[in-house]
Amino acid sequence: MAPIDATPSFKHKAYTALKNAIVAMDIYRNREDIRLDERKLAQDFGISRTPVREAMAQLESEGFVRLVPRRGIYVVRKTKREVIEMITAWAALESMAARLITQTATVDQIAGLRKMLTTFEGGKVRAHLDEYSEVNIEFHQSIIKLSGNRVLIDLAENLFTHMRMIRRKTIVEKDRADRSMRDHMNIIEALEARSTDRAEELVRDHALGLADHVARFADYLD
Amino acid sequence: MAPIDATPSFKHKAYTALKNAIVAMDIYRNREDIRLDERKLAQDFGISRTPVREAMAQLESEGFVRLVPRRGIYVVRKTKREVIEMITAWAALESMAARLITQTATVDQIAGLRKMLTTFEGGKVRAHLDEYSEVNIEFHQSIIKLSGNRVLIDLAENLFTHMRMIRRKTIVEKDRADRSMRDHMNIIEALEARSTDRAEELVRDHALGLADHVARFADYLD
DNA sequence: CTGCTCATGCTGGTATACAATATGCCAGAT
DNA sequence: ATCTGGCATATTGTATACCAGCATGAGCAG
Repeated sequence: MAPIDATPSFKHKAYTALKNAIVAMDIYRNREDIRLDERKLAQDFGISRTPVREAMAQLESEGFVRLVPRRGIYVVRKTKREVIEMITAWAALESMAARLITQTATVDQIAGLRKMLTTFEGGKVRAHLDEYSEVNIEFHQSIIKLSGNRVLIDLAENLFTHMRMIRRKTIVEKDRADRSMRDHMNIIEALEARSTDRAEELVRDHALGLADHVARFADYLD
Repeated sequence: MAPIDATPSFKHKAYTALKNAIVAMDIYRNREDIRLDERKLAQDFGISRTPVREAMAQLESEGFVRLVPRRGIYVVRKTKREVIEMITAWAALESMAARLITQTATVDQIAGLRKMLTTFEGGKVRAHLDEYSEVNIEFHQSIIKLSGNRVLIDLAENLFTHMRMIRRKTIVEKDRADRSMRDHMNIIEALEARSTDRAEELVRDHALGLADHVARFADYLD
């Protein structure tokens, strides 16, 4: 872990501020392109254009904005195909994480996952239960983190952030939510049983199932 | 009409130039930290510091350099643990790619893989055959590309670039090279047979085998 | 000879000025 | 009325000037 930098550079502060702003934008609600103004943002943040530009460059390489020369900076709206590709990549990363967990995680760590899940299940959060809900994403993110593999964690982080951006538009019927819940429980049990191959398979199929669902029903994308 | 952008920005040109320079540096040969001087590089390229800095920022987010405030810019040398983590992540991505290939690739595409492999096998390149050789990396990169999944391709690209940086230090005994060759052939056959699970397993175990090999014998890292 | 202090210089971080280019408006010709 | 050409403007790309902090080492005190 990075030792806390007591003096976050303006660039880094601009980066997090912009990322939060973009994620909170609910970009998939309306279809008009959203353009960001370097100079206005710099003024709002009370800094110069330079750190804003450097933050933008990073956000571009992470797929959040697109810098069009002499035209402007536009927030990226992922196509349906791209969303499916991201979920597929996520399936690859998380299923590998599941393998690693069966081999290296402590019982307490896996118990933490179960606790998170039961708390979720019992709660009234069932109301706005959708597949991209914050709790749901946190559960999957926890699996990745338990792998202890920094590369997996970092790669998945960006994918999850993109997921957060489209979760609002994804309302899932109750049948699918219940199945998702059962999948999660099965995953936990496979992890507890240290069944490497089975855990991998369950995690992978769970994610790929979502990809397939998006492919069939997420016509609001594009 | 070709909408070709004939004017790559200085920033982009500096980025590729720097990346090539860093990859060609053979950073793992000696143990001294290698520092890069913004101002000198800008002069060498005949441009100002700004595009160099923006390129550096991107290279930092990709894990190639580390920007230390008021100290300098240092080329990153991956630790043994980090290399293993990268190979593990690569295993996750490529095994998923193998799954996708069995489902969507054309016979011609898979035939291309086999051709690449036999050409390699028959050639005299066997001399300096090592697990990180350019041809070897290209083979695995081709598998990822055949998946047709842009996200997988992009994520793996960075990992492969890092692999290229350490390939020179990795001399592998002949036994392992032969086994690697057999693995490759088995992978091709599984892909041709459209055996989804088997192809995934073979690709994954091949990569994880390399990770294990590095864990046991790559003491020159660290 | 040894240890400490402080001035100086080098470094990346930031701000700002300048250059290049895409776009839209408007005048004038057809 | 419509089209065309150019100019004004807006916006990013690039260069440069300035700032702040740390490392270094010279020089002095002991």
